[in-house]
Amino acid sequence: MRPTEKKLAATLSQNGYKLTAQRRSVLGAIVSSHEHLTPAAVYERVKQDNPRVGLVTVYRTLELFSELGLICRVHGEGKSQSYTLAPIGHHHHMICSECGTVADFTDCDLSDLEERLSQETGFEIEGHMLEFYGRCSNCRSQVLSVTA
Amino acid sequence: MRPTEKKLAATLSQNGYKLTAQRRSVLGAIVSSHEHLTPAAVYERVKQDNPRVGLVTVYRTLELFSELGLICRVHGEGKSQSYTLAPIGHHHHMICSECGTVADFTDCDLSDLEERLSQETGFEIEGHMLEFYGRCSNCRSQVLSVTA
DNA sequence: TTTTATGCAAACCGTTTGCAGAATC
DNA sequence: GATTCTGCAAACGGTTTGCATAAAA
Repeated sequence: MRPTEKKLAATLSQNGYKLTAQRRSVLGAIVSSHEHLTPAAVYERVKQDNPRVGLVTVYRTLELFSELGLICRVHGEGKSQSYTLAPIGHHHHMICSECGTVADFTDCDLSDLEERLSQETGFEIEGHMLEFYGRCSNCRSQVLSVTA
Repeated sequence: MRPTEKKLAATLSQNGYKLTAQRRSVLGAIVSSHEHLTPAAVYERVKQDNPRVGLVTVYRTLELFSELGLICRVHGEGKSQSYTLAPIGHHHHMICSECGTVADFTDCDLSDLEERLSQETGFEIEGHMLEFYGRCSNCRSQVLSVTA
């Protein structure tokens, strides 16, 4: 179950935050996209829905949603942060370097590696970050049809 | 074999670049540190060696070294880039969240996972990024001795 | 009606660029 | 002596903050 408007309302009120039109727009922009969006990209989308929102609000809303676990940051290579809808629990991203689509996967199974590294180095491992880069099936077929 | 002054001189001249005092200082700063350093941190260290270098030069040198494969970028969570000495070939980082020490490891063995994901999603996987976060053995023992 | 959220403008921080002088080859 | 490199200052882009107004509870 992915966050919906109802979930948004519930999450906000549970934590003492208010439900505003801007916050609904921002969530809508992210939900309706399968890519990871930079704050600027979210801003562009939100403006089409409601031209009166400011970029600053987008930043503040993204951070709030991120804290509340509704969305999550994607690290990646670029210089600005990106956000995408948060799936449930621990997961990782596979990012298409052409179109930016993000696919999630959850079963990373790094526990063997973690344990071995921990023993070898004495590190107490608290977390990890794993991302794959590549070209999604869509972009791969696009290239073929363009060439043809 | 890690890059030394000799290797630096060779690499630079092979690629048509000149060997300067600043470039030696920057490499020295990175070689003498086991942590990943931000450009600002490199700058601080370099200044102690030679107060006449500018931050701009540090940026340019870091990018150059990175292109030449002498050092490599660490992504991590922070807002600014970090660099550390480049080990040979494909590798990953284990980063201590307390002191910033970076330990390398090479055998990530994600090929099984890559292949499975590739089949499941149609992605053509070109690369990945894997980092572990935790506390290094040094910091773990420090806590004990401080408490004691 | 009290509290939180918004928008604007301006500050901020890390990074990049243009250009004249300095250093290397 | 030609070319590359450096340092300064200034521009730049993304992000954050202060504050008065507007909206939600």
